[in-house]
Amino acid sequence: MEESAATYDPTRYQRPSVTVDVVIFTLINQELHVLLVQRRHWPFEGYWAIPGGFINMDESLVESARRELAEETGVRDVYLEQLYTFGEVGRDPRSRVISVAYIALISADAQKIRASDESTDVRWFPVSALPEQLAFDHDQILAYAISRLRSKLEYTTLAFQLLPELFSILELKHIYEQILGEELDKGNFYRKIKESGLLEETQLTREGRGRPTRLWRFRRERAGEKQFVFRWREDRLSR
Amino acid sequence: MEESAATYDPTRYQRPSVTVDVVIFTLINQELHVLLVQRRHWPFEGYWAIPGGFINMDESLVESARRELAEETGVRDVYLEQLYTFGEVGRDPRSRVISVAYIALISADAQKIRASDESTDVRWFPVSALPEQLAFDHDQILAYAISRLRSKLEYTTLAFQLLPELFSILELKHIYEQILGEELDKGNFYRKIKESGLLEETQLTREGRGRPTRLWRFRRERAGEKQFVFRWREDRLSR
DNA sequence: CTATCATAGTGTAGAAGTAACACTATCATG
DNA sequence: CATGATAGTGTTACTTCTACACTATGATAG
Repeated sequence: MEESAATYDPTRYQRPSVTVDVVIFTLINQELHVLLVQRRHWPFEGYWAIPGGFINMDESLVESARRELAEETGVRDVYLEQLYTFGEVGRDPRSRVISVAYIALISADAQKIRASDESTDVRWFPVSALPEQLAFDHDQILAYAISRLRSKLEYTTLAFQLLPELFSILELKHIYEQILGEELDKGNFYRKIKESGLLEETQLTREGRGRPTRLWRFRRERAGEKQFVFRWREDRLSR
Repeated sequence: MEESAATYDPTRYQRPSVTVDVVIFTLINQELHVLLVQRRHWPFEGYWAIPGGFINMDESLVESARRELAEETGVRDVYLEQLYTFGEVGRDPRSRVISVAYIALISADAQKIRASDESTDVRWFPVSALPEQLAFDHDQILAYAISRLRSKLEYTTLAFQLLPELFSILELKHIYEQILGEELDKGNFYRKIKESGLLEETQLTREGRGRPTRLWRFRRERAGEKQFVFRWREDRLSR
C-alpha cells in the first residue's frame, strides 16, 4: 500500500486469489459441533472441508463471511470473528490462494433455520469426532479455531452466542465444559456467573424430572463492560 | 477454495491486491516507539503510514512481512506475529486492497543495524506522540496493534523480544509499564518474574549511580512451556 | 575511611479470590 | 408422604495478590 504511484501498476501485478473460510460452531444436544462440507471435485475430491469461497470485489471480508454463512446454513445475525489469515504458497494446488478464516457461533435455537443440512455433502461433526484428514490445510485452521475458542472463553462473553435466548445456568456450565474439555464445579460456577452481573433472571422455569430450572437471559448491554468474566487457574487452562 | 473445478476460472475472476503491512515496535530510551514512513505520492501524499507492500506470488505472508521489515529497517530474525486482516472495500482509493497486518518487535540492541532511519521519510515515533492522522485506515491498524500488544503482554513472553540480550529486572518492569501505561509494584514484579523461571541469572552487573544491577538473560527454551506468566487483576487490565 | 545517597532487591500481613465438598431446596412421581 | 432427581447455597482451608516497609550494596563526597 505504500508503493508509489510510479511503481504501482494493477494490470501488471500478479494477484493471488482471496477466499473467506468460515468455521461454524454450534451446540447440538449440548455438544459442540462444526459444520463441514464434502468436496465433489479435484483437488481433495471427497474430503471434508471448511465452507468458504472467493470474495466479491464489492464486499468486505466480514460481509463475505456473512454471505458464505447464509449460503451454507441459511442463518443470519450471528456472532462472527476473524480468526487468522492463512497464506502459505502451496496450500492450494490450483493457484496461489490466501484464505481469511472466520469463526461463527450459532445459537442452538437458530439451527432450525439451517438449510443444506440434509444434503449428503454438508454435515455437522462433533468436535470430538472429526474426519481423519480435511482438505487443504483445513485441519490446521480447524485446530486453531478450537484453540482460539477455548482461550477466548476465559475472558470474553462469547459462550453466550451459542445459547438460545433463554437458558439455565447449568446449560451454560455445560457449554464451558464442552469447550474447555473439563469438568467445572457447580457451586463455584453458580457464584461466578451470578456475581458477574451478566445474566438477567426471568420468572420462567422449565420443568423436568427434578426441581424446575430457573431460566436466564444474557444481558447483551453488559457484555462490553465486563470483559474478564472467568479466570480459571493457570493449570486449568494449560490443559 | 471450495469452488468446484467447473466454476473456478482464474482468468475471469477479478482479484483484489494483497499487501502486508508491518507495525514495527521497539524501545528507544526505555520508551515504546513505532516506525512510520512518509508517503511521497497520491493517495495520502505527505501522510505517515505503516510500512508495507504487495506480496510476491512465491512468498508466504510471513516471508513477505520479513522482507518488508528487512527493506525498511535492515533488521532480521525478529519476532513477528500476524495481527489482523483489513479488507474494507474503500480503504484504498486506487483499487480493492486487502492488507494483512503484522506486528514486529525489535530488540533494543538491534537498532544499530537499521538503515533508513536517517532519511526524512522514515521515522520512529513514540506511541505517546503519534502523528494526528495516518494514511488509509492505518490509525485503526496501529491502535489495534497497540491494544493487542497490551493484552498479550499479560499472558505471553512477548515483552522480552523488545529487550537486548542482557537486561535488568527493572528494565523489564519498565517495558511492562510502557506498554500497559501504568505503574507496577517493584517488589511484586521481582517476585513474579523470578518465580516464573523465565530468566537466567548471569554473573554480570552494570554499574550506575547506586547499587549495581544484576543482569539477566531470557531463557528462550522456557518461553513455550510457560504461557501464562503475568496475571494482573481485572481492573488493572481493563484500564 | 565513613556518612550519605541512590538504586537494587526482600519480607510480610491483610485482603481477596479459588477449590472442594457438604449441605439445603423444590418439584414430579408412585 | 416418601423417594428420587435435579437445582441451587454455604463454608472452610488454601492460594495468590497488593501494598508498603524494610534491608543490601556500591559510588561519591567530605
